[in-house]
Amino acid sequence: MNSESLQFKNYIESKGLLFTPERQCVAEEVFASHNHMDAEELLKHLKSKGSKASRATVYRTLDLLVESGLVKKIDLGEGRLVYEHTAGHPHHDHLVCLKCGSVQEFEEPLIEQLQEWACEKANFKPTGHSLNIYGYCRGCTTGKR
Amino acid sequence: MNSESLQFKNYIESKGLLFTPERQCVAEEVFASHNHMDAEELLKHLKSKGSKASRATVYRTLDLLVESGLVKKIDLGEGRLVYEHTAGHPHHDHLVCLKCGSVQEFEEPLIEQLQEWACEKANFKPTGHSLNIYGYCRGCTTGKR
DNA sequence: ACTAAGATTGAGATATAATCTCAATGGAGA
DNA sequence: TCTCCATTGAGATTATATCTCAATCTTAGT
Repeated sequence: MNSESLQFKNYIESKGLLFTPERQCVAEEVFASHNHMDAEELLKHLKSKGSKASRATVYRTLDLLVESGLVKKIDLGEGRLVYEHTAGHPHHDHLVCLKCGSVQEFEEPLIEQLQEWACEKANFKPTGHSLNIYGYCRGCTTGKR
Repeated sequence: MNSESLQFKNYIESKGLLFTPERQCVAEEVFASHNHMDAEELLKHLKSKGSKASRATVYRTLDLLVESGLVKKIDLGEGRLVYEHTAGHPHHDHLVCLKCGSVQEFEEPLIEQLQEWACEKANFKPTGHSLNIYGYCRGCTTGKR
């Protein structure tokens, strides 16, 4: 079991819940993937690997993973909700290609700072944000893709 | 008929389409509202006012309004898709209250500039973006609401 | 005014994503 | 072992949005 799964196990057990095979299976699949993945895709992967985890369990486990802080739920807009693991990932936002659907990440600490200021000015207490830029990725503009 | 409806009429007719009573009705309802409104809410309003515009027509007309540039479709995340008219509205982003659901607008031109730079660095050709900050509005933090 | 071509409409079917229900299962502690 | 309660899967349900298609309008041409 990898380090992230172990952390998840600890989280689960610290809440007095059970680290079941189904939960482990879902968690490991999430941690193993290095792409943004949506819940239905994840379910399909698991099914094709012979796991019997049901849709309900997949969604429930994803909620637990998000709760634990090990996984982040990202709203890419256009109905795309994906998950990414947080380990070793500093905060970033997303560039979403409207042609090929690919998602790149980018960091811009100053944007975060400006957001803070905007919130102060508006007397708004921020807890999180979502910034997506839509357009065309390199491959889709150079015609090489 | 107000100026925005007139502009919409012009847009519709410039495309060789018909400015039907249904389309007028939907457009005027959108232009009359000063809040962000979602499609189902709009449909309900129209029904309660005796309009017979169907769901299909409401959605279709909203698409036309967005196409025309007079209305913008905003993805507030969490499955909330709302529409706002653009007339006299400079570009802005949104502060979404997680408690009362209210939506405030804010402007921060520098953020836009930084986004441009981030795109350049990534060889990404932006066409639009969506920035929502989630948290608690003034009323919901001071306990006055 | 008549007609043909094509735009528009509403009702309801369909699609999609996610959540909920509930009976059956199974682990943990007394 | 027994009891309690967490967990599960199958399928029902909800919510939102889009699609289908026959009926109805509009308009242009005659």
